[in-house]
Amino acid sequence: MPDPVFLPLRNAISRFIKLNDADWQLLEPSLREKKLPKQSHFITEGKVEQEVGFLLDGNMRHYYTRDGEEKTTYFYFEGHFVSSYLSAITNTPSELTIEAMTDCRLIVFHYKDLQKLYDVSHTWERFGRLIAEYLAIGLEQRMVGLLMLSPEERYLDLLDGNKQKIIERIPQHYVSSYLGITPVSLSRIRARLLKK
Amino acid sequence: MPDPVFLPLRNAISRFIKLNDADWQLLEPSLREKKLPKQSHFITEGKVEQEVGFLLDGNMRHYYTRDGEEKTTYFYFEGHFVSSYLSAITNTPSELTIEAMTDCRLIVFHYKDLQKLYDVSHTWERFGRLIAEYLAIGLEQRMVGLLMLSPEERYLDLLDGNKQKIIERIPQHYVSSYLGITPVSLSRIRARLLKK
DNA sequence: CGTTCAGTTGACTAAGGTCAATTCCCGTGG
DNA sequence: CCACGGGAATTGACCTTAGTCAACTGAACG
Repeated sequence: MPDPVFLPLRNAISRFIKLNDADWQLLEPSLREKKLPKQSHFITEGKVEQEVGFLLDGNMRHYYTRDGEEKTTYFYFEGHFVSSYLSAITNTPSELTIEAMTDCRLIVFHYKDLQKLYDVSHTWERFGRLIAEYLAIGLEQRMVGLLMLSPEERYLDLLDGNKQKIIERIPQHYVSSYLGITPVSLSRIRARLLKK
Repeated sequence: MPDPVFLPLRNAISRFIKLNDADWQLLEPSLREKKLPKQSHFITEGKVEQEVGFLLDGNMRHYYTRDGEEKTTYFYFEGHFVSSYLSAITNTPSELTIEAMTDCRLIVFHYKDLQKLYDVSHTWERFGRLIAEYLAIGLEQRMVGLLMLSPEERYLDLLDGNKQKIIERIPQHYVSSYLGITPVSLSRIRARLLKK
């Protein structure tokens, strides 16, 4: 008997591949629901054992630590996957920490369980490919933005399109980190733009 | 009868997946050898029909054009794959141009031919996944460098490890573009470092 | 030899980083 | 209801570094 709690995940996966019941039943036994209170860590730096999450509710950020300073480089919103992907696929300790910015509700499974499906199911292998491609597209676009646009232009980029959520729901000092600048600079950029 | 010209490609693919003769024979009919003279384009901005290349000899760069200026963001060396990957997987016109920096010799095939193999072969689908993951890893590391390091630190990063080839073989004004700065700034950074 | 183009250097400008003070916002407790 | 505390955001002063424009040097090539 399928658990309706997991349906949002099934729908999200179905945006990538056609999923029949047999395919789904390969994954479903590995799923669990998980609640994370605000400020707790989903992934902690140094951890090897990797979980993948699907965010039902709330939002999270991930950050790298350097000289004791946290550099937030990504945000997660409901309806999206959350993981220290790089650490999972390379099976090395995570260099980043993923923190719940609000109380969060997720569906989680171990990345190893998905990897096992890669071996036995072409369909799931395809899912793995498409997820990796999707990720690569996002990273490439982000990188091009960092190389070709000024901080001001990058900020303007957040204002429209599908990235508005970041402006609307993320505290400014995290946004500045995402843009690769300090909170002070972002404040000045905003002031500069207002004068026009 | 297998063509020994294609062996280096087979070996390169074998670093990602175990490849038996049957698997290989699925791809081999799609392969061609191609020579590109210095300065010619392997991929041109706007082109949709996508080829993938495997560099046997020579090196290439890819660049985006913005305000009539070329921004070089990646270099390719022998033994590696060359493609406008993003354009190929999204099947949209390439936003970047790939140019031969020296006379080049490649093995090429149409990305569509590989995509067809994804459908019929789990092994090739896995190859597709691993390539995408490999690419994502590289992009993530590059992005983190851009967000967390200064231009000077990024330059120092090129000096050691597996990226030395870039310093040794790429003209400086392309390297500066790769680092996200102007040629003038890179020259100053180098001067600054020499004084220590 | 002269032409060309990459790389360096100088003078100046613009923009982000740093440190510190101040203001604003919000939640909590008196 | 108001006063207070704390963190976020803004603002100011100052410093550092990258961008820009232009002049110069040097090496490669015809």
